[in-house]
Amino acid sequence: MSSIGRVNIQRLDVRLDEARARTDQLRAQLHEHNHRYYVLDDPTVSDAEYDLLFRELQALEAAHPELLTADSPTQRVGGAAVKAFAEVRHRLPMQSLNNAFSEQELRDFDRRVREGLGLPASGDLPSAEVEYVAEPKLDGLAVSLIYEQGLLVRGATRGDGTTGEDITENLRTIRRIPLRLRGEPPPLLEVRGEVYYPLADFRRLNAEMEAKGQKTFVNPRNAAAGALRQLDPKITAGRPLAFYAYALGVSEGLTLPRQHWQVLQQFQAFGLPVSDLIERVAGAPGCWQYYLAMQARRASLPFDIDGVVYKLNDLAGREELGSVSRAPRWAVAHKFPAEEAETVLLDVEFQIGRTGAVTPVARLKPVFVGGATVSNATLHNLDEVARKDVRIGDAVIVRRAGDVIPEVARSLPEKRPADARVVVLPAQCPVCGSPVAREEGEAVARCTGGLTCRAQLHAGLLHFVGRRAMDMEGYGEKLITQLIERKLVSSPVDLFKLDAAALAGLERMAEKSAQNVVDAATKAKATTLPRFLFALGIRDVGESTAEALARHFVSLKALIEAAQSDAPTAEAEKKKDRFPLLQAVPDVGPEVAAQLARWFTDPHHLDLLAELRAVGIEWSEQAAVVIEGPLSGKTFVITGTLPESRDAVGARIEAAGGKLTGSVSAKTDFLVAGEAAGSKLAKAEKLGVAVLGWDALLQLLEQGPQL
DNA sequence: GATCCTCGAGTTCC
DNA sequence: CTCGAGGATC
Repeated sequence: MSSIGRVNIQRLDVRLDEARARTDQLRAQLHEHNHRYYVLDDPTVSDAEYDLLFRELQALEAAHPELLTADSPTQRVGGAAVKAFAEVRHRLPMQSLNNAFSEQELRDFDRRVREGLGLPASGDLPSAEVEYVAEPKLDGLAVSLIYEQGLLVRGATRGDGTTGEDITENLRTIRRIPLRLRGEPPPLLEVRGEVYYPLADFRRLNAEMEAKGQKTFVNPRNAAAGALRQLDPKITAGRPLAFYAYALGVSEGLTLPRQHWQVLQQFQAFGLPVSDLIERVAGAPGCWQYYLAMQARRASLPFDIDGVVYKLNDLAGREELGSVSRAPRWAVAHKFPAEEAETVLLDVEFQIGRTGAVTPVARLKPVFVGGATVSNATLHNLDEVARKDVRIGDAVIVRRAGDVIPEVARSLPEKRPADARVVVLPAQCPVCGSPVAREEGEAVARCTGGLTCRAQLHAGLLHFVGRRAMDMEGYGEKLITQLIERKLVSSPVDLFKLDAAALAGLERMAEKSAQNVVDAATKAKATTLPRFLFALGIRDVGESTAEALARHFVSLKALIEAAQSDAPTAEAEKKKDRFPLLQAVPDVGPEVAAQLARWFTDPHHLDLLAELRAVGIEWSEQAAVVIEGPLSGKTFVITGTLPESRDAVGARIEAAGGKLTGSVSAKTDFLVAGEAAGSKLAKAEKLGVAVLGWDALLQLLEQGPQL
């Protein structure tokens, strides 16, 4: 060993091209050994032999820095630390999966797939089952790897599915992720997969941290997340993270196989690790068998899994099925039952939300379940409490729904102590003392105090300053509590009247932060109509309804006029015929219209609007003014199932200047009809309204109507 | 009237 | 993430 070491040192002064030849050779060898070791799990050299080759390459690269390449096996030790991760926009969104929790839900999934593909119902012939690829669902972090000309150029977290963080340097330290693909990779290949922390390594890590007196990680997933989020890749390099590839993202120049299974085989040919637990199965019965088998093997696997995933194998079929609201219709995650734990319900308290909703919250004896210690859990509403027959003092079973939000699953009445108390809805609001009312047929009870109730004001203000509403940075829960307590704020308007002097003196509020908060309020005055409408917190008006209202009415004035002139006239009129102006807005029905009419006829609210405008809140009503485009002046109605969501199609039409309405009339210019169009299509045909299919619409969007 | 889908509102822990 | 409820469709 030492003799070889000496030889290497002496070689440092050889001619450059000789060094180049040797580094190339070493890299090829090391890549091959890495692949055998980390991906195939079948090494042909000892660790010591590997080490020698590795150090020789390091020495050569140190002597000839010009020979250093980004894909060199020595470049996994971690590059320079960064201050923050850059944002990365995924070219193809990283969708989430719908969940199934039972055999029935699994069969429902299979049935929907069959319907979507136009296949007869399952059960007639065993050979007619749909083929799925079943794989274990690793409990790690989804990442996207971009390979250009076979070189790893970028790696990113999933983030919210649209935008993730650039963690290339950290991912480069993971041995199982090839820096260079083998074989003949295409010019562009995006590989998606899961980064996870192997269980044995995780236990070792926690033992070490405990020995050092440091805080341990609650579960491998958190450990993996912690390692990936290190700003200094050298720390990540010290953690033995692993990786499995499971899906193809964008690609260019790749001959697309017909089946997902073939994609996985191709991955392996490229040197990417693919789990050998992945199987092809037939129909719902095959999926179920796989689920049971994985459940049985779960405890002996070297990594954590929280369920299995089934994906339609046929890629053309996937195209046909498409996606519904961020999740593909051709795949489903079949989760293992959530971990449960027993504890004691110590008390039930009632929280007041921004609409006055009185929500019972369970105070629990802290218990460790699903990777976290739970001491609070929502009980949703009193119906729920009654249904589960939960009483204060009861032994209860707690679980983390979807492994996040804790919930009380059920009580254990057989262990009920004699002094257990039934949960009673308070007659008065625990915060302001106003009467609590529960409307006929409604599940929620509400505090009637309105904005005089501190709790409602607090929640309402938090909503108002929220990121999706007025987006006022620095206004957190603590600050708002103080502002209310000191009577500095009793309405959203007051937020814009605060000055630094008034704020100074609050807890954790020195000159600098006081000024920041005031600046944030000033900055927030320039907003948009949809944000403003959403911020007002009108019942049943969320982000999307606010958007629709702004689109339809363009100006606040027009909305107010519609809401006021729409006030109900004849009591006897059927509810659904009221508010015609408001109901002309898509997604606004009788209920939402009634809420709007009520809100905009209340003099207090009109005063509030005037004050907010007086204080300088403004938005451009121009952007929403009729867009001149190929479809200007044309009215559209959308019906049936289209390749894109209704909203997305509507947005396209409006972007081209078209107008959307909810129902077909003689004034409608075009009906866009997708699959399974119903009454609207019939009416359009009767009235002689032009009907567009998807392709015809796309053509129209491009060229405008031919006159 | 039943059913699917989407939206709104409330919530936990780190 | 969950539930409840509103809206659209069959």
